[in-house]
Amino acid sequence: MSWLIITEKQKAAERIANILFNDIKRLKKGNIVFFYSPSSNAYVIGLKGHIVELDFPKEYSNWIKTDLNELINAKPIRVEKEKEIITLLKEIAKKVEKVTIATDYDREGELIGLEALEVLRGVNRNIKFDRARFSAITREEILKAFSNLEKVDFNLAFSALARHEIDLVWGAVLTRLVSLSSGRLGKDFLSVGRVQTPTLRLIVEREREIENFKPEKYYEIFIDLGFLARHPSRYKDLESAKKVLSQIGDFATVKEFEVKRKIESKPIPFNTTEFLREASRIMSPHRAMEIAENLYINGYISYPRTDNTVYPETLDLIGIVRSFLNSYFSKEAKYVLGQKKIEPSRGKKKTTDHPPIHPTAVADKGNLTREEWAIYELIVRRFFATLASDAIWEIRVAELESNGIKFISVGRKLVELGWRKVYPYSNVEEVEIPVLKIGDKLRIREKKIEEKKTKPPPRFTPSALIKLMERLNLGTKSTRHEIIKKLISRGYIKGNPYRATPLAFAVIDVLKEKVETITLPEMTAKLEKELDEIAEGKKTKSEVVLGSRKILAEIIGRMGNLEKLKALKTLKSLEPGKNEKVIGKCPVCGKEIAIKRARKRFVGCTNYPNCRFSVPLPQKGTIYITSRTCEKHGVRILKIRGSKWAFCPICNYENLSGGIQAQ
DNA sequence: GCAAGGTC
Repeated sequence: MSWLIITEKQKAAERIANILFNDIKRLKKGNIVFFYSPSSNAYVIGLKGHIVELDFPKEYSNWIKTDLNELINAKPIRVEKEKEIITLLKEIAKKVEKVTIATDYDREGELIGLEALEVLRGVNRNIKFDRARFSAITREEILKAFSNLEKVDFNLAFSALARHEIDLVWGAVLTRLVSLSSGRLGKDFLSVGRVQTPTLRLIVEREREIENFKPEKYYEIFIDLGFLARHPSRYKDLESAKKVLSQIGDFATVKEFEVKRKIESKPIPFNTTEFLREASRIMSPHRAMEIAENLYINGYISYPRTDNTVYPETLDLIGIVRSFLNSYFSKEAKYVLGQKKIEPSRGKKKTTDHPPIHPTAVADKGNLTREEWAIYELIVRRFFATLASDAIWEIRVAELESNGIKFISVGRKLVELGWRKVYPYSNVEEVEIPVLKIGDKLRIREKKIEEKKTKPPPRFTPSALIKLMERLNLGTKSTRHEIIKKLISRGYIKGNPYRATPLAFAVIDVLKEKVETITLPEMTAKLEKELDEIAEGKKTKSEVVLGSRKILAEIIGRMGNLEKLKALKTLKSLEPGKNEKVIGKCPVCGKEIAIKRARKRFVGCTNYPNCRFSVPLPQKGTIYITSRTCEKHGVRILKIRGSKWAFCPICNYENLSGGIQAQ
């Protein structure tokens, strides 16, 4: 019997073809590579995820002319997205009697399969179809799935379709409403969505907390004994601190002294979230994901979209380490292999879709771009780190007293580097204090009061935001970084850590007042519940979608106009331009400064022309921004590709104008 | 030009 197998992605098609058949031929049509077994007369075709896309019909495409109430009830159509694949499917459909859907075993996977099936059935009404369900592409799992073929789960696919429709209708209607109200059309439009808007609200509310934060002064008392010791209380007024200070004598006596060992566990294997968190030390999550994709396609790393933080037993961890023995990482590989015992770390999440992200081939530094190498190196080093031993710190805790006033001092020293030997991405901050004996009397060299301030909560770093989105179930591992990028390109957030702009404040405030539901993660939670009901057959897709449309129609009906957004039309944006990269704060006005280009390349203030701060940059060579910051100016250190020279552009300018040649 | 979700 002639047979077709459909998978969700190219890589899966290749692997499944090779597991099921032993006479696989690669065929090519246009840019599409697919597989054929002559002996079994079977084709295996990999899709590229969804091959069709939901959209509104053309008659609704004019934002100004379309009545939003009509748009709410408009029926979305499916638009062909992957035309080459669709053409190929139509051609093969005529040749085969049966198709097996072997897409990923999840909600979207079921719909992706159904999309392909509908294309096939459009050409060949009589085609038979079934479904292979597996949760890992291993020989065992695949053979098991193909000997127990099941039915396509239409309800599950419909639940995914409901999600698509609801997201489109709510997103499009509210996006247009907000954009029309503010008069921001064309490339300046403002967007709203089930995932992006709650995410933005989090950033806006954090920004507001920071704005409203009133720092409070407090005072702490320290004594210098050759090392520092701190009095455990904080004082709100200087007078009481001074009073305590005056009671301190000339000596302090050791009352307690303890030496402890503290284990700092090796890191867990990389899933997408963990990977993006760590990579965001080096570059934006979106860029990191793009590069990981690329490394994956070129065979250097495993599939970068995974939730799994536990290596499967079938993965030859030691073999992979060995492959690095004669590489750039030979020292690290030798270290890992030289340990008495090698035991991989494991995270909490164990899934079987894909293994944690790990290297799959040894790369040559010369074959990769600088950014690709940085990501590859991170993944290789992380992989080694998960197989290394724990790091061990020695902690010394001293409790002291002088005239009845208590002091405490804590020292920490890294005694065993362990995984830190191969994974040097975080700083080691050691504090040295001597070994003491109870009863020791130490001379107090200095006593002092330090004025401190309470700090506002921090802005979200890329890593913190991704982590929070994950916790709130906003977006998926594959989309979170794209959602953040969207918020940046809409002008809603900027900088690193992320800061909400006035645009974001205005939009979130209006939405909170008029359609609070779209600003809350609960909308996703509620939707998920309804989707489950569709999948279980308790509700129909049209019932759920209709209900959702009704709610939206009610909201739109009582929303009135969004007058407040009118002011946004002329809101001058202080956002850096598309190709400008922010590197820190302006020493003159406090706004952001960025690498800019006019006739020449330079660093200038994003508040130009209100602020005219600028310093020159070298004109030759690719400049890149390191993760380090200049201590004096708080500006990121820059480097020129191919040169070891690292510099703060402001320091460099000061040196140049002071007559000192940099280089 | 709209959303979010797959994948390249």
